[in-house]
Order: sequence, then structure tokens, then C-alpha cells
Amino acid sequence: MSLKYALLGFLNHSSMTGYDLKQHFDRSVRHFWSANLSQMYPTLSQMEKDGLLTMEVENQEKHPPRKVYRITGAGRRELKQWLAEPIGLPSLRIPFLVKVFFGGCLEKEEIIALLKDHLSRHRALMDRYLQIRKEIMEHPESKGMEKEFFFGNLTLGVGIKIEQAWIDWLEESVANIEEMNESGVRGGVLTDQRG
Amino acid sequence: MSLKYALLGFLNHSSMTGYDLKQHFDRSVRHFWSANLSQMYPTLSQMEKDGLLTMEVENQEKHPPRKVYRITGAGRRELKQWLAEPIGLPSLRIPFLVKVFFGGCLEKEEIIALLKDHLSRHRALMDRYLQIRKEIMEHPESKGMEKEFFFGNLTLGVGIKIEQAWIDWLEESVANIEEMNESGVRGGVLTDQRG
DNA sequence: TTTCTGTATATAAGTTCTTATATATGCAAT
DNA sequence: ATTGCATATATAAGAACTTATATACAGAAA
Repeated sequence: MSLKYALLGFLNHSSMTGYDLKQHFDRSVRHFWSANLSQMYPTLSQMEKDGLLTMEVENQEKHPPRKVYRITGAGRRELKQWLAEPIGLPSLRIPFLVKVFFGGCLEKEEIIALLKDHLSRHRALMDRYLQIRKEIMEHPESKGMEKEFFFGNLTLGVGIKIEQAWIDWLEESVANIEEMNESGVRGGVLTDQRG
Repeated sequence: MSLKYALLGFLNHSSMTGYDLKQHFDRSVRHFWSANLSQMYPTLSQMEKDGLLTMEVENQEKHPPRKVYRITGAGRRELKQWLAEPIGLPSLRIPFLVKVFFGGCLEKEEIIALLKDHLSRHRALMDRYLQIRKEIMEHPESKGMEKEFFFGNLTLGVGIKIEQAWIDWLEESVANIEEMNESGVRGGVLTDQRG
């Protein structure tokens, strides 16, 4: 459960509510970790029971009370320990590739439409990443935030590299399949690859 | 639930048992979809109830009976329909990037160790992919399997591209951080990037 | 001779994550 | 006026997935 450690990571920087944490997630780690509030609230309250966090209620006049979570010494130790531990590669689940794998069941036009649709999604995501990078770069007011800035930018970097890999592959695949003649796969990429 | 459709995809090619399906998964789609037998068995039996599959028991002398699943017309229709539908990007969960994001909490040596460990994992995976590609290419006995071969090879291609992206990024990041001077991030990549 | 791997089934318990629902208010836009 | 968005909490139900456990035999390796 890395959600726990992601929460500890943000709370190590500053104390906040579940709602605040959700904002931070969506603004900075969304490209490699997402979480719903409905998952975060019970996780936070469990972490409090486990002594990793303390909670303080701040009453507000016009809004529901804020439950502000603060990391404890035990929380910091557990975060630090987890961060330093090596971790294996996550097992991926990419439904789109299931579709491509069984693409033989589809007409040529259908598989091309599928690839082009996915290409536009990856291009849109790439645009968002590049926009975020641009905003980060033009942000000189990050005094005392050098480390946060540096590592955030680093993780954005791998996102951009992976999106570029997807875009390249999708463009090549569309071109490959479009060039295939109508007699099926025989006249296309397959025979080319075998020499 | 794409597991259902992956099962339909394999069963569309030939009838088999849960155990056989597990072998097929591990040999061909593992890099973008994995499943445990304990998840597959109940899923298959549910699919049978839903009329997507039929099941026939084959008794064996020395082993437990084989439950052979066969796709139905309804199953084929549902597979075909799902395959042609566009699908969004999956939300990723990469615990390693959570660690990198909060890398500011670690010593320089610790973060470098983390990156190098991950680099070796990605290199090992890349080696496996290249080995599989080599085996596919040297396999001329795939008569009548051109389409299966073609699309299987295609999905392997994106796996290779993404592994290369990871390897490049990890190598660059290790070099970047190693070159940083001991006064922190100020003398390193951060200032370089700002000009 | 024992241990490990492979064939073949399956359930139970637990974790993680998603989707739907509920409450209550302020503020801005249409 | 009303819709939608933002603030702030939270529960319930269910889907999806992991890990542990169970049975039973064959064949190969140590």
C-alpha cells in the first residue's frame, strides 16, 4: 500500500486535511499515482490509529470542520524506511494492449481507428506534461523548495519519455498497418520483418 | 474487467482449461496483463453462467478432471464488440516513482542506490523482451498464425520502447544526481536547467 | 528417499480500489 | 432563478486483485 507512504510524504512537508491532500495528489503525482477521497479518508483514520499521524479538528463558521492531519515521529521513521527500500516493477494492466493483441479479430479499419484514438489520447497527455514542465520552469519563486522542485521535475521527465515512446510506437504502427495490402498480413510488415 | 475479454480472446482461438489459459497468459500477454489462477477460475465459471462459454468435463486417469471451456456465439459477439470500442488510458500506480518524488527525504547515496536498483530491473526486463522477440523472429513454423504473430509482436514492440524510455531516463538521472555537488541541489541539475 | 516441479482443480480471507450516495454552504456565472 | 463549481466531510457496496491454503498424483533430480 503505497498510498499510505504517499500521504506520509505530503504530510511530512506540511500538515493538512484529506481534501487538501487530494488536491496535492491531483496536481503533482497524478501521472503515477491517483487516489479517491473515498479511499483516502479511511486510510488517514487508520494511520492515525496506528500512531503515524495525529489529528486536530478546526471548526469553521460556514463550512464543515477541517480535520487536519500531522505526521508523527513514528510516521517520519516509517516513511524514511520505506523510501530507502528497493521495490520491484509493478505489474501493469493495459486494456488497450489486450485489444491490440487480439487485433486479428478486427477489420483493418477498426484496428487503425483504435490506434488513432489512442494516439490522440497520448498526444493530449504529452501536451499536458509539457505544459506542466513549462510552468515549473517559469516558476522562480520556489525558494527553499529546490529539492521538491527537482524530484517533481524528475518524475515528470519519465512521464514525458514514456509518452514519447507510446506516440512513436502508435505512429509507426498506424503507418505499418495502413501500408499493408488488402490480401491480409502476408504482403505487409510480417514478411518485411522476415526478410 | 478486461480479464474477461482476454480470456474470450484466447478461447476464441481454441478451447482450453483454466490451467491452459494461465500458461497462455504467462507466455504471451504477461507484459501488459497478468492474472492468477485464483482469479481466473471464478471468472470462467461466471462467464459460463452468463452464456459466454460452455464447459465440458474430460475425465483423466491419473489427474483431476479437465474442465474445458469453449466460447459461444454470444461470447464471440461480446468479444468483437469490446475489441472495437475505444478505451481510455489506464491510471498507473508506480510505487517506485512515489519514492523518487519524495527523494528529497533521502541521502544522495540512497536515492542513487534506488535508481540503480531499478535500472537493473528494467535492463533485465528488456533482455527478456529482446529474447522473446528473437525467438519469435526465428520461428518460421507459424503457418496460419500470421495475424496472431503480427499483433503479438506489435504489443511486444511497445514494451521494448517503454523499457528503453525507462533505461534512458534512469541512466540520465543517475548521472545527473552523481554530478551534483555536495552543497545540495543548488550546484546541480536544478541551476543548470534554469540557465 | 526426499524434495521439487508440473499437472489440475478450487476456496477463503483479506486488501485495494471504484462508484454511488449523502449532507451543507458560498460564490460565480448564465 | 438555477446551474455548476469549490469547500469539506464521510459511508456503503461492490469489483478487482493478492495471498494463503487445500488436494492428489507423476516424474525427475538431489
